[in-house]
Parts: sequence; C-alpha cells; structure tokens
Amino acid sequence: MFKKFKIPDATIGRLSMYSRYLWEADEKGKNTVSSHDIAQATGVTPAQVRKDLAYFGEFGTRGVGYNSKELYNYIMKILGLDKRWSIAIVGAGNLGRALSQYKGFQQRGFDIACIFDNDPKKIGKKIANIDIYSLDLLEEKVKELNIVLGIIAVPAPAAQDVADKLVNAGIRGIINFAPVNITVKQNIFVRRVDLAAQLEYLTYYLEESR
Amino acid sequence: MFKKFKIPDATIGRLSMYSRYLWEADEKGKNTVSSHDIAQATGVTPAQVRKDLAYFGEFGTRGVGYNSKELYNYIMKILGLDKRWSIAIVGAGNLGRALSQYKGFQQRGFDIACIFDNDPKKIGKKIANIDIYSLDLLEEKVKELNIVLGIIAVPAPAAQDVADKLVNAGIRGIINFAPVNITVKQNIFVRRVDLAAQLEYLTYYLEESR
DNA sequence: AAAATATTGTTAAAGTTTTAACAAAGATTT
DNA sequence: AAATCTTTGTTAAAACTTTAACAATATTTT
Repeated sequence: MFKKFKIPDATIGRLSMYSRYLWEADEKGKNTVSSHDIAQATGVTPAQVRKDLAYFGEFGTRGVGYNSKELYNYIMKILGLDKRWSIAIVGAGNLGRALSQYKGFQQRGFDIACIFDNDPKKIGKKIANIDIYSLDLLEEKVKELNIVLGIIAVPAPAAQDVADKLVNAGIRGIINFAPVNITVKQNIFVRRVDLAAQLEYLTYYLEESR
Repeated sequence: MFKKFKIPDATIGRLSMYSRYLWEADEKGKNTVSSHDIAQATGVTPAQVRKDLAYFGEFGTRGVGYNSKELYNYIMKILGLDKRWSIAIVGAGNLGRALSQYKGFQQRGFDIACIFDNDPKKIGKKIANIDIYSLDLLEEKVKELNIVLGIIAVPAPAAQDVADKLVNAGIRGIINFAPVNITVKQNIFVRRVDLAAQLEYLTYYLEESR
C-alpha cells in the first residue's frame, strides 16, 4: 500500500501532529489548509510538511492547498487509525492507573481492553470500569479480547519478564515505560518511553546553555 | 565545559540509558565495563557508545574499558544530574497525579516541589504529601521554591496558557504532555511527550509490515 | 486574456548521524 | 620479552534527514 522507500521515524511522529491539527481545522470550518498553515500549527517548516506527505502520495492541489478533512482521513489511514485497536496495560500502579484513565487514547482509537497485575489485592477490582486480571490470564485474555498492543507500566526489574509474557501471548507491539532496555524477537515493535529521561534532556540543555 | 561541536539530540537520550546501566553494573560489583557491555545492555552498537562518549572527552582506557562508577559520575555531570532540580507539575488530573507520585523522578534527582491546578476542590489538598496550589500562586512559588522545570499535564486547550504562565514565572524548561504544540520564547526548552502518538508509531509499523 | 499571486510536488544540495575500520595503547599469554 | 589479544578513540565513509529552490499548476487580479 505505502512505503515506496524507507520513511524517517520522525515523519511518523509528525504525521500524528498534522492529523490533530487537521481535525481541529476541519472542526473550525477551515476546509482548506496549506503546508504553511500545518507547519505553523505544529512547529515545523512548510518544506518538511510537504516532504513528509510526499512519501505517501499526492494529497494536495497546487495553488490551493490540502482539503482538511480529506488529508486527515488519508493520514489516519496511513497511521493505521482508520480502525480501533485493543490494548492491555500491565501494572496497576500509579502510572498504570493514570494511563488506564487517560482520555487521549480513546480519542485516537485505542481501547483499553483490560489491565494486568499480580497483586492479589488489585486482581478482581476495576479501574475506570476496566477489569484487572492476574498475569496468569494474559494469554487467554489477549486471544479472547483480540489485544494487539501492550503497555508495560511495571518497575524496571519486572519489565523483561512482562515483555516475554506479552510476546508469548501474541502481542505485536509494546510501549515500555520502565527505564530499562527490553529485548524481544523480530517483528515485535517496541517503543521505550522514559519519563525521567525527558527531564534530563532539559537539564542537559540548561547546563550546556550557560 | 562541554560542547565542542553540535551534539546529536539522540546522544543525550542514550547517555541517560548508559548511566542507568553503569549504576547497575557498579552496584553488582562490576567495576569495569566495555563499550560492548554498555551497548549490549542498552540495545545500541559499541561504536555508537564510543562515539557518544567521545563528544565529551576520553573516559576509558584502551585495552581495558571504562571504570563503571567513574563513567557514571561523568555522565551524570554531563546531564546536569550532579545536583537536584525542583520541578512543578501543572494539572492535578489523572496524569498529573501519577507523575506526582512517580518514584523515577526522585531517583534521578528531581524533586516535585508543588502541584498547580485551578479546580477549587483540589487546591489546598495534597498528593503524596505535595501541596496543590492555585495557578495564581505560580510566580510566587516558583521563586520561593526555586523551581526551574515545569510539567504540563492539563488538557490541550489550556496548554498554551499554562506554558505562558510558566515562562512568565521564570521557568527554564517544560515537558508538555498535552497533545498540542506550544510556542515559547527563545532559551526556554520544551519537550513534547505525546502518549497517544507513541501508540501510533506501533500501529503505523504494524500496518506497514503486513 | 494576460499578468500576478499562491501553493504543491520534486529534485538537488546541505547538513546530520551512524557505521565501519583501524591505529594506538594496555593486558595477557607463551 | 615477544607475540597475541583486548579495547579505546578517531577518522573516513556511508546512510539518512532536512532544507532550499523551482517548475508545474491553480486562482485571482488587472
């Protein structure tokens, strides 16, 4: 379908930003947007916007711009967001709880199917009406609820073990919030989100700029 | 001190990973590590490790490797983590609450000085023993508590306004969890962390790989 | 209807980052 | 103590990403 050549990773992240702006523009009745409009709203250059889109096809009209709604739909399809995805969260600690209740996932097409934890005090309870199950039920529930993505929100020492279990259960992609590298077999996609490291970029640049 | 040339942004993120591994290695009594050890543990190549470190100096001994503790200390200094930093969290919703209680910040030298929200029901209360104040007190508290970094954990429509207030109060760096671009004046460092976008990388690659 | 203006898609150039290769230097073995 | 092995720091090449320029095409103005 797509992928004529290798697409920069950063392009994918920008497409996500563009789509949010396009939705907003369309909501406000702005039917047509230019690469300049998109660039302005998302903090990149117009050339970058056009280049990013050009990887996937020709979506605009020269002299005119892009149809907001139409380009939104194209990008959502590129990102695989023309359908909904079921995800599981492993770890019902503070972070896991917050992620379970985070509205931003729903809005973008992600349904949290269930939560896993191995604390007997938590198993059987619910967070925001989502069931918490024992990790022993992982494989069963992944199949039953057609879960494709997993979020690891457990302490670092447990992360690799949880990752192995997710992969064994048949999950295809993982977001890892534990500040540790996890290794998985080929064809499983992993993204590490290290919250403290985000602050460390700031402190590095603050130190450097003085 | 550092910065002979432009340092890749990704290098900073990797230094953060390296430092976590070095701490662990030292704890386990592994006094010396090679670039290969670090690479293995963090999922990069040995050449990458050596290149990253070379931007900042010569820390190893040929034929031997690096002293774990010593390299850890160097990297922590590079990242500005040889001292502690005070941060404020704006937004006491689910995400703000979770971040307020996240142990990973403390461990890396970040102290959450206070939380801001404009919901009268929340103001005056505490989360994990941290005070919640009205946004009106932002400027005062930033000065009083020597707060340098801010975390935006409010809904997207409020993010730009909060960013402006943080900057006016004298904050130097911002992590923005709202899925929207914020603009700030020069010399203020911003990092956007878009949680849903992380999932969208996965769905993009899953679609692409079939 | 011609000229001016707007804006895309594409190509080439510039810039950045990663990878690979290897000389230099220390440790270990024979 | 010579030879071999290990591992860094550095240099050069390769790969990748962004920026800039501009022809192509549509719209608006004169």
